[in-house]
Amino acid sequence: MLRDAFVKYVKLSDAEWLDAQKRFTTLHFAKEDSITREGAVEPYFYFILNGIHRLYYLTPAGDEVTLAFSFDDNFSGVYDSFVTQKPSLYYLQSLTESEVLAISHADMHYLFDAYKSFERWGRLFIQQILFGRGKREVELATQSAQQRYDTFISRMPLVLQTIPQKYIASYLGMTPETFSRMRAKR
Amino acid sequence: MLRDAFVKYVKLSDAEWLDAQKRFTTLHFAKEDSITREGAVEPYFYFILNGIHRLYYLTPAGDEVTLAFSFDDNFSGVYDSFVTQKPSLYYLQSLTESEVLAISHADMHYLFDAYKSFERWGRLFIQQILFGRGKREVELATQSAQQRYDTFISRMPLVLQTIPQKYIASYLGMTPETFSRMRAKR
DNA sequence: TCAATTTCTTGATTTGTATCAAGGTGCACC
DNA sequence: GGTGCACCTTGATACAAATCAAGAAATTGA
Repeated sequence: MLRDAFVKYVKLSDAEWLDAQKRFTTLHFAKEDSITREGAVEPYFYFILNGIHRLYYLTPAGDEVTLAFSFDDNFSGVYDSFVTQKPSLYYLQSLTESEVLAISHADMHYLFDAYKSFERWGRLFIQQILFGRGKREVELATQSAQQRYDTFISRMPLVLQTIPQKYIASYLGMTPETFSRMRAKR
Repeated sequence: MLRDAFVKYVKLSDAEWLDAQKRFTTLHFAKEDSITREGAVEPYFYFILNGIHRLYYLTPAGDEVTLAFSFDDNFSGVYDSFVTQKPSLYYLQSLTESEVLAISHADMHYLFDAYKSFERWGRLFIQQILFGRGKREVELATQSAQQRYDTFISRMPLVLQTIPQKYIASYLGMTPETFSRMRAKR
């Protein structure tokens, strides 16, 4: 639930919550829909009601590299482009059908300007993203392909059924072939 | 200059600046000094007046992996541990002699609580860290050792004289031997 | 329901970088 | 002002994972 996602980091008065709530609109994406394309400016920040999103970029050679997946009850979006309002370096895609709550850049900034609690929420939210990325960076740098596979599977075993393996492979920094081999072992 | 580092992201009134300024104390570190050790709680956040800091962690195998260098007129510190006040997963070291301005966790939080501008500064500052880390992640994932070496050298050529190569090597995700070979080519 | 694509698997080969091993260089400290 | 130790270089070898190449399985869509 959206309110919980805010309250996780800050207290909100009912007035604050109401003012925020009314600025979100429900959007719907079909399976495989591209939400944000490279070069586009991200107009919204999203909260996923249900569905799975994938954030990725293209290498100069044209290969896709997956940076993150987002699931139900979490935020999603091309954060860089959303906050800077500059063309995105990344793609955002709805892997499954998904329903989201979307807030525009102007409205988000209104909340930041109007309420200290949202400004703080913004700081703590992005902090958490940074910590998560840091953890992933360490794992990519220090673990073997097999270890990365094992860690991922033990952490989110159910995901294997929902997300095509090639995407998970690129998220784990390996080719689909290697992923398949790690999978075969045990 | 410290004030500029804040003003880069937010406007500060003279009163705000004075209240902030008096909460920083000058500290001095010798060459090779360990500032924060793994397992310690980071008490301060630092602004480097002069000198170079290195942030790193140890792999299970005992190898050091450098995450970042910080230079004059930039902030430094084990951000994770500083904001969470939990034991650090990282080490912070003063590579050269260095002089810093340090602010305690309590004082930093006082500024966040007391002034909206500092709260916003915190959000924008950490945002910038995140963008930088993202860029590095992409480069580590998509470029060869030679490319990473070339990019680094073209970006900060003077650093080669100041920082031992083994640290740069680990920052670039390669062994000292590989670094030396990349260096030899051209 | 079947044909067409796409995804996944498995095998053979290549490749970039790590590892192991010595020797060279230079700086710090007695 | 040498000598010892850490750092850097260079070479030989090893290895993990990428690439190349088919075939099998699954998904899509007409």
